[in-house]
Amino acid sequence: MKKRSETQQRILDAAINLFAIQGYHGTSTAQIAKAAKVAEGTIFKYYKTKKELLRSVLGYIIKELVPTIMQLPFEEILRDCSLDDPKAAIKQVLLQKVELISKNIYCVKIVINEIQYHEDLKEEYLGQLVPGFIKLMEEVYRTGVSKGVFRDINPHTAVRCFVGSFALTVLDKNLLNPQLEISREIDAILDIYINGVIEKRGSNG
Amino acid sequence: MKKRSETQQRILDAAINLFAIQGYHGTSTAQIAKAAKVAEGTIFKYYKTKKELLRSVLGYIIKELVPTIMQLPFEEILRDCSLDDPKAAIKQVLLQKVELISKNIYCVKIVINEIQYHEDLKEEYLGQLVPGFIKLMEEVYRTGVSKGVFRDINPHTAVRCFVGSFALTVLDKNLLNPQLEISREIDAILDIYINGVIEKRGSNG
DNA sequence: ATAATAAGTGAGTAATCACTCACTGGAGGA
DNA sequence: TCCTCCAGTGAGTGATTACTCACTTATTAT
Repeated sequence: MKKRSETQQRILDAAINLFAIQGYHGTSTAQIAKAAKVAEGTIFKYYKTKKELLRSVLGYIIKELVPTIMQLPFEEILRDCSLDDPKAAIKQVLLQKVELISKNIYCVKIVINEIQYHEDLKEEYLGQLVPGFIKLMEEVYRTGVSKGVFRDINPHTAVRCFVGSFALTVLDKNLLNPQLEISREIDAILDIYINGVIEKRGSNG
Repeated sequence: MKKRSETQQRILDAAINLFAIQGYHGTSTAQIAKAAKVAEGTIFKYYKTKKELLRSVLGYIIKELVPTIMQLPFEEILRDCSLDDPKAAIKQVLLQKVELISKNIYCVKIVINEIQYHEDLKEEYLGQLVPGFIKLMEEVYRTGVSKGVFRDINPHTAVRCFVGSFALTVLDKNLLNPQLEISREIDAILDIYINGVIEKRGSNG
C-alpha cells in the first residue's frame, strides 16, 4: 500500500469537505485547489481527472470507514450475550457505531449523495458491501428466531424496520437535533423494537 | 393563480426529470431545453435564472404534492377507528401515501437531494411544513397515550421510529426491491411497531 | 387586411469549467 | 559546483456554462 503525501492528503480532505457541503458537481477544481492551498495543476498531478478524485474520495471513505461502521461483532453478541435480554450488548455496539458515523457525517453524506449519480461507483464500492451487510443482519435475526427469542417475521422486513428507526435517529441527531441524548434514544428504539408501542393491559406487569 | 402554458409545463417536466436523474448542478440548461423541445432562450423567458427554475420545480412539487402526502386525515382516524386495533385504518392511509410517493418518486428525490445544498430553499419550502408534520404525528401519539392505547414513550422518539421504518420501506421498494408487496410490508411494520419483535412465551397466545 | 402584442428562436457573450504543459525552485548525489 | 530529479506552479487551452438580445413567427384586436 503506497503512502499518501501530505499534499495529497490536503487535497483529499479539501475535496471531502467541499463535496459534502456543495456536492461533486457544485464544486470546482479551482475551489478545491484554493481550500487545499495548492495550485490547480497539483491536483491533476495526483488525480488524472476530477472524477478520479471523487473515486479516490469514495475509496478512501469506504476503505477506512465503512468496514468499521458495518462490521458488527455479531458472533460475539450471539455467543456472549444472553439473547433473552440482547439489549445491553447491542446497545454498546450501536453507541460505538453512532459515534463513528457522527464523527464522519460528512463522509456519510458524500456516499449517500454522490453514489446515486454515478452508477459505476455504486457497483464498484457498494456492490458487495450493502447486500453482504443486509444478509449478515438477516442472519442474526434468523438466529434469534431459531432460538425462540424473536418472533418469526420475515428477516428482511424485521431488519429493515430496525435499520430505518436507527438510521433516522442518527440523521435526526446529526442534522436536526444535536441535543438528542443518543444513549437514551437507543434505549428507547430498542425498547420499541423489542416490545412494541402498544399498552399491554392484560400483561404480566 | 396564473395558468402555466403548455410550453412552460414541458420545461418544468423536463427539469424535474433531469434534476432527479443528474442533480441540479449536473444538469445544463441546454439539456433541459433539448428535453423540453424548446430553444434555450425560451427557458429564460419563463425563468430569469436556472436557480429560479429550481425554485419553481420545488415550489411546484411542494405545492401540488407534499400537502396531499403529508396531510393525514388524523381526526377521522382518531374519531372513527377503534384505537384498540388502529392497524386497519392506519394501513389504508399508509397505502394511499405509498402510492402517491411511488408515483412521484422523482419529485421526492429532488426535494431530498437538492434542498440540502440550498439553505434559502430549505427555509422557504420546508421551514414550517416538516416541523408541523412532526408535531401533528406526535400529537396523534400523545392522544393514543392519553387514551391508554400506546405506552408512555417520548412521542418524538416513537414517531421517529415509525417514520424511519416506513420511509426505509418505501425507499426499499422504489429504489432496490420493486417486487416488494407493499401491503404485506405495511402489515409487518405495523405489527412490529405495535407488538415488537420479541417472542412472548408467557403471553396469552 | 393590418397593426399590435406575445411567444419563441438561436447565434452570440463573458465567465467559468476541467485540464495541460513548459516551467521553477529546492533537495540530494557526484 | 554542477547535474539530476521531481513535486509543485500558474498562465493558457478549448469546451461548456448560464444567460442575452435582436430577431422571426404566431396570435389576437381592430
